[in-house]
Amino acid sequence: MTAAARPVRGRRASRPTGDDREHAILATAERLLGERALRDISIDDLAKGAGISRPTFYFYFRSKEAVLLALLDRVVQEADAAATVVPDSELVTDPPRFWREVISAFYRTFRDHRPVTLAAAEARCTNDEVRVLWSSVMAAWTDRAATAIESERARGAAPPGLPARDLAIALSTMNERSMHALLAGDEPALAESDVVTVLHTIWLNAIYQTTSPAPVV
Amino acid sequence: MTAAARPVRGRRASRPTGDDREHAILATAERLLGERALRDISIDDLAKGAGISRPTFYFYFRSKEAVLLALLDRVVQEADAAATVVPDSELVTDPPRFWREVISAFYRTFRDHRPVTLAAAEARCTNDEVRVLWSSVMAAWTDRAATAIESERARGAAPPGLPARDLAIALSTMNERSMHALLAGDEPALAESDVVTVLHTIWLNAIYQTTSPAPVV
DNA sequence: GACTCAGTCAACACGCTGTTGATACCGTGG
DNA sequence: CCACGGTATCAACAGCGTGTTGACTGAGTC
Repeated sequence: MTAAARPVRGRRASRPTGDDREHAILATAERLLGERALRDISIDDLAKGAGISRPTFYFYFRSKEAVLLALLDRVVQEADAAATVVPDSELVTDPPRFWREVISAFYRTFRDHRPVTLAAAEARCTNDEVRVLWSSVMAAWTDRAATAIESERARGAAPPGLPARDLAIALSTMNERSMHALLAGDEPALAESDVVTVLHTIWLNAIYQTTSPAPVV
Repeated sequence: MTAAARPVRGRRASRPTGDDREHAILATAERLLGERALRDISIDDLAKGAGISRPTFYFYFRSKEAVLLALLDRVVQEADAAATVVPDSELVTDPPRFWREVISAFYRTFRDHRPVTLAAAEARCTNDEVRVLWSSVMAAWTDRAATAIESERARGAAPPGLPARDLAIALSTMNERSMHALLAGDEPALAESDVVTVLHTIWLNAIYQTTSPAPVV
């Protein structure tokens, strides 16, 4: 299908541009990840799917993990955005709601991008860049939680106890693994309908030693 | 479950017995896993290390993952044994101690076999048998915890709340991931010196809504 | 019209996996 | 003591996936 006559001075060439190709590779990767794991997708599969040859793939990406990294980056930004939508101010007006909404935001984002999330979790084992990116997500989330716990203690809503940071780390890793187990269909795992509630309740007990902490008075 | 009916060889066999070879392969695998990941160990490495050729390796194991499975099996049994040493009766005489000791037993076992543990965690992504074995460890641990929580509720030591099983699942996954993150050197992770204390405290708060539940009266 | 340069790919080199078929070893029963 | 059958062994082969090389194309530039 040769492209119809295009303005000679237009930026479109008779063959697809580099951007088109890059997008085609990303789209192919996302589609194939819905069917099978990254390790079962060859670079040739990605190249063929994007209508190019294998060597040409290397012109656009260093490896298939680099493709995943690009996909993951988008998801991570979405998760970040979703979590940031919940205002810190809600922590004082309705603490349980604050925690529930942040936990829920993360869960929804990763659930909505299940293939990429699962592929990333697996690639984290083998790829440094994926590990670092994931690490930064966890660090950001942990930092925010630690800060929030400290401010709750400062205003007297939460009792003193374990270092806030330790609490935040342990609870964050709980969320990470619980959500992953559910998405991956591991056994044993929480039910889709309960994850957020269960995790939320454990967070409240860990932070406040009660499931109904008081808002600011 | 291995070689039950292997003929007893004469003391002066001219070449090593099959058992010797099998052990040599396992020992080589354990040694190499201390240096690098399973994916960076070729079957030839294992064969060479055991003083045999690659095809001969296949006479003993179906794949390198099968070797890991054998190693993991030993660790899993050790963890099981370590956890079972803590008597259920301790749950009524000294609840915090019961939970701490069980959590600690798991941690110590897997820490003491770090290379195998980390390799198993990675292989779980790609290998069904490893996944199933690991799954069974988590299931056993979760079941025991769920039962214990229910009995604490029955005797009035723990308040009602989330389904005991959901609580057990979430807390177990927290332990799994927290311990793994520490062993793998992930960021962020708890410090070696604090893991058990932090996890223990969160368990107590989640189960009892206090860190000092009463023993039986 | 010569020159660039992004873009493209056939063909190669390499490393790892898993299999085949031939062979050596050794205990056992005739 | 010999030949038979299971155990054990490996050279050689077949196949797949990766990453690289070097040559080619065609659109824009001077």
